Amino acid sequence: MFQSDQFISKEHLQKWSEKLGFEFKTQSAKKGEVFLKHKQRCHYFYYVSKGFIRLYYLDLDGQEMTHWFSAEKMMITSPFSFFKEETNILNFQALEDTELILISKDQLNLLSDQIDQANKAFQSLFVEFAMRLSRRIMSIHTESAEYRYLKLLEEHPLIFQKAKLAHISSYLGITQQSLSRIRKKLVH
Amino acid sequence: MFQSDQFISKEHLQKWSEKLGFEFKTQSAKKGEVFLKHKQRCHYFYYVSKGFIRLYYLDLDGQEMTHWFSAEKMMITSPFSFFKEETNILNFQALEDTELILISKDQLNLLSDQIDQANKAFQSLFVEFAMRLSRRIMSIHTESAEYRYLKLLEEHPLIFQKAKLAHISSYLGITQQSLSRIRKKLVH
DNA sequence: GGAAAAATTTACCCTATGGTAAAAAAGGAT
DNA sequence: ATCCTTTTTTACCATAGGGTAAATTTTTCC
Repeated sequence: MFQSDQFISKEHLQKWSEKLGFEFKTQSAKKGEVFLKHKQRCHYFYYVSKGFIRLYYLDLDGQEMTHWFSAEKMMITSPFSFFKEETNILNFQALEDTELILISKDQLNLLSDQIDQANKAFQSLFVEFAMRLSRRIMSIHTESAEYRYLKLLEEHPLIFQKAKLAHISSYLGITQQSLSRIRKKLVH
Repeated sequence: MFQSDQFISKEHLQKWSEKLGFEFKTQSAKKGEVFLKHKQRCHYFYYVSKGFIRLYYLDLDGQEMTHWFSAEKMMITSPFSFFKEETNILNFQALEDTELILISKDQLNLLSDQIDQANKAFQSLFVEFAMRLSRRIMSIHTESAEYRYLKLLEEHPLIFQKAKLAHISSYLGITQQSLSRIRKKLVH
């Protein structure tokens, strides 16, 4: 679930793969498809070249909890499984027809060993990602659900075009009913 | 606020600094001292060689909200300010007499350019940190305050020796009164 | 364009946690 | 030891958001 809007483009990947003399695998997923399931090992860092992805996990009651959204040009993986030997708990679902570029662990290591620019780009990506998570915790701890909703709407309007309200409410950490109540209140 | 228990030791730092032919600056802080304040630029990645650190920010009402604790052998920084040009919002407070090793941005760049092991170590550190933050969000969204308290107590008992309850309650995202109620309930 | 399915809203009552304020306990300094 | 300060607990009432269930709206698809 790493992601970056600004550091790595499809062209970067293309150039790097040529430099190192290999091709990245690609994969496509239909709207609604869960193309990587929890308990399955996550072998790749995914670059979303087209489409929109939701990452979710199941809580103890079996409820789907959205953990992340990823739009085009962003990168995602399950760090628990890709970087560590832990069991993956994340499900990767395409919210619309999606095209992915797959970077394996070996390829990532080659990239960061051999291409200084790639190394720096991935480092930036990690830092960016950690900053977003930090901010999200701060937001949960100090801002109301209503305010968090408004902020998400303003900062990531795309999510509201692609995702169901149930996806968004679990991302915000509230029930769908609460989100509905908040929306109603704000209209009037 | 990056931290790692397992990847970077004082000996690593020592060895690396010799290899590159420079010395890291050091700094000490007395118990209670806030040695880096919000709005001040954070110029260093700090290695805690001795002591215990709390990172906190002020919410809109001016309440101190604990964002992170850092024990000996861990590393911390304000990514907002160290990696980006954003205003630092974090305060670094020593909860006991503390010794720090300071790594500047230039030094960090040299380390990751010149020493493969250091590059990999820092990358691991970023990944570890992001995983912790992710887990913390999942925990907030699916577990009760009581359960989160018990988990913190079990996984990081040291925090309960070093920090005030007000520090811990704001880290958990609840009021001190609620934490007190939870503790009372659990004793009986 | 109508039936079936899915998504969203509404209603009702409930509970965990918040806010204010005060009391009690613990810790430090002389 | 005692006074003063800080920390922690307790009490009281208020409220945001949860849980269950049903009604309504929107989407899908034949």
